[in-house]
Amino acid sequence: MVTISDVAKRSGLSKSTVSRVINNHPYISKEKRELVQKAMDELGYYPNPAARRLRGHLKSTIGVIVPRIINPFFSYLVNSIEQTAYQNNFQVLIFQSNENKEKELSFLNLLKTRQIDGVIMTSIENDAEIIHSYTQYGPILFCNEYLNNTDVPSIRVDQSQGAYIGIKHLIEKGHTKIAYCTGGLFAEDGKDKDRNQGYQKALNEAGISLNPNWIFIDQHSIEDGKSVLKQILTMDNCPTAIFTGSDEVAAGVMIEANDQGVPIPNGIAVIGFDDQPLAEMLHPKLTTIKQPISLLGEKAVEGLALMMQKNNTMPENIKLPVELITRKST
Amino acid sequence: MVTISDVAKRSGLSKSTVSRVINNHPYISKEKRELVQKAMDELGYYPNPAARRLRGHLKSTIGVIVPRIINPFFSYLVNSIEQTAYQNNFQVLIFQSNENKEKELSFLNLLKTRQIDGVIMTSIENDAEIIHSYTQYGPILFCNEYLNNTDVPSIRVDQSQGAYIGIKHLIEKGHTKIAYCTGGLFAEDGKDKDRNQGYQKALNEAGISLNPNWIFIDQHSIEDGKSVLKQILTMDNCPTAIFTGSDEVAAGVMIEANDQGVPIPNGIAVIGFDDQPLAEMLHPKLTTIKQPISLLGEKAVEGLALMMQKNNTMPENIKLPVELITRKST
DNA sequence: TTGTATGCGTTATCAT
DNA sequence: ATGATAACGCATACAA
Repeated sequence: MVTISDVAKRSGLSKSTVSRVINNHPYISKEKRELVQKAMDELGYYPNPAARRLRGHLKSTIGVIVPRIINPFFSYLVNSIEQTAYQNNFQVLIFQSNENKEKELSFLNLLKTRQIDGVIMTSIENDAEIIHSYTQYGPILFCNEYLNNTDVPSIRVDQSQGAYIGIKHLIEKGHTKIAYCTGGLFAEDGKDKDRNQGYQKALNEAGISLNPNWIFIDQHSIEDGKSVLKQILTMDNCPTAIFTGSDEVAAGVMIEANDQGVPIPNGIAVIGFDDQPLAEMLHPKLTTIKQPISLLGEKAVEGLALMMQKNNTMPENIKLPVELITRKST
Repeated sequence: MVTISDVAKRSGLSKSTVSRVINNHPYISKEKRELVQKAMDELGYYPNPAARRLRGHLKSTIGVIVPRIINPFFSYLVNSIEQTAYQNNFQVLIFQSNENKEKELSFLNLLKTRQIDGVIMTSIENDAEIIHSYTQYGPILFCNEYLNNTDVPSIRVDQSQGAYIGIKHLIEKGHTKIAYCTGGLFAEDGKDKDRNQGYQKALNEAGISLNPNWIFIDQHSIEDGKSVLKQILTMDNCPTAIFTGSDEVAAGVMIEANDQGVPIPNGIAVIGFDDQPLAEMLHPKLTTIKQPISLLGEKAVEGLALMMQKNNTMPENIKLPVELITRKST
């Protein structure tokens, strides 16, 4: 391995001078600078990041926690984060929490040991106090999530608005009996709560009262969606539209509807959330709420980079706008 | 930050002794060992990985190069790699080459600077000699790819067998006019070539001659699949079945067939490759070749771990078996 | 503008 | 079985 000493010898200068060239210090003569450059090129020198990190001044690795990378929403998010990180000369350490508290903590601990210099959390398993206690070891930024009563900054999508425009769209299509699926438990904090508020707001504005029988909590997968439609078909008073909260659940609903011979949108209207590629593959094509995933990833990396530069600077909390994509399922 | 010196002071022993305890050296009295343990616990001590790395003995980070993480095949593969790495106390640095030579090289360079201790390459952009030259800086393992005339080890799926059983299945269904899509260029090396061989073997065994008009190269996306079906429909002598080489391309073919009113499998039979979740969402459900993705990831991490332990030990090249999943599209 | 000396936290070598 | 010390590669305070 070629070190700074080798470069020093080769150029006939001292280690300090070489170091100054590497770090773009002022007050170096052009002459020596070129000498050093030449020696570095000839030797194929690269600074040793471990040494720099030990010395205390390297910040190059950001950690990303996702619940599961196979969820397309998160693989698109990671895609954007990785691209942006690359442009900013950061490395990305990836980590799946699998919705597991301890696994999440074990990753956060990399902050303690300085294996990562900052963390983007796209999901939250542990309690606010615990997460917050880790901010003493390095910057943490929430992406697509947030925690109340915490000064941990967050970059996210306006979920409330997303649910609002989705439900409103269904109402404008003449629906008043609207089922609602959420990934959360309807009571807790975070992004699911925001959606619930948008849902209720749209209902209120139209003077429609909420029917608790039509609320399905903790729905995530295609299988969940199938099950939702099955349950609905057994009801006496049956909703005519479903807000699914995710394209996967919507897909499940539609697949089951197909199997049961229920026409879409006339038998039942379906609206998704995300606008994944799959939305265009369903029959009929899925109306859905599009989230600006790429932008989400960019803003997250930029925000974290800011926090890593000057540890005190918190970026603004950002809420990105969503968009209704009208297709054939409503 | 609490260091080994702090622990030494607190326990009334020397740094050396503390270090020995940390590294499970023999020849330490139970008594002192417990003293050190106690001090470490009380202080909340963690060894500094940067220092260990600098000193030369930390190997904890593996790099993974994927072409694009949003491709479900690779997000499933990364999922498996991450899980296995976690179990083995490795961190995973993720990197997308975007099929770009220079980006790939920029990541391989992390091996030079010891930011990663080994690399799993799930795609190959640069020439064999270039890739090979990087093996002097650290272990490299191919996963789902390989290079001829190289001693870089490889964990992969038996692609030849995959194409073979797929084509054979179509032949058994009575088809003799079988179109063939490949992600590669039909001539080059690597996994696509293996598939081509399986394709030709199945044809040969059935005494069917290959029709060059029915070979579609460089096909990857849903859009590509749509285009393939359109082209086929314009042909005078029209194939009755398509081997697509990927579930995405198959999906494109089927979506277009639906739009054009071509029945599946009677108008045209379609077979995919991968067995992604999407295969079960299509109408009719897609017959496809299932790849053991999880196993692929596990074996890759285990193989690389072996190489990282003793730099000389090359794991065996492994070819994992594939499986035909028969559904309704054939 | 450049060089010398020191320390970051750890482990290996050499004593004891 | 334990301790003192040097060294890993780099960047900085201080000197010159």
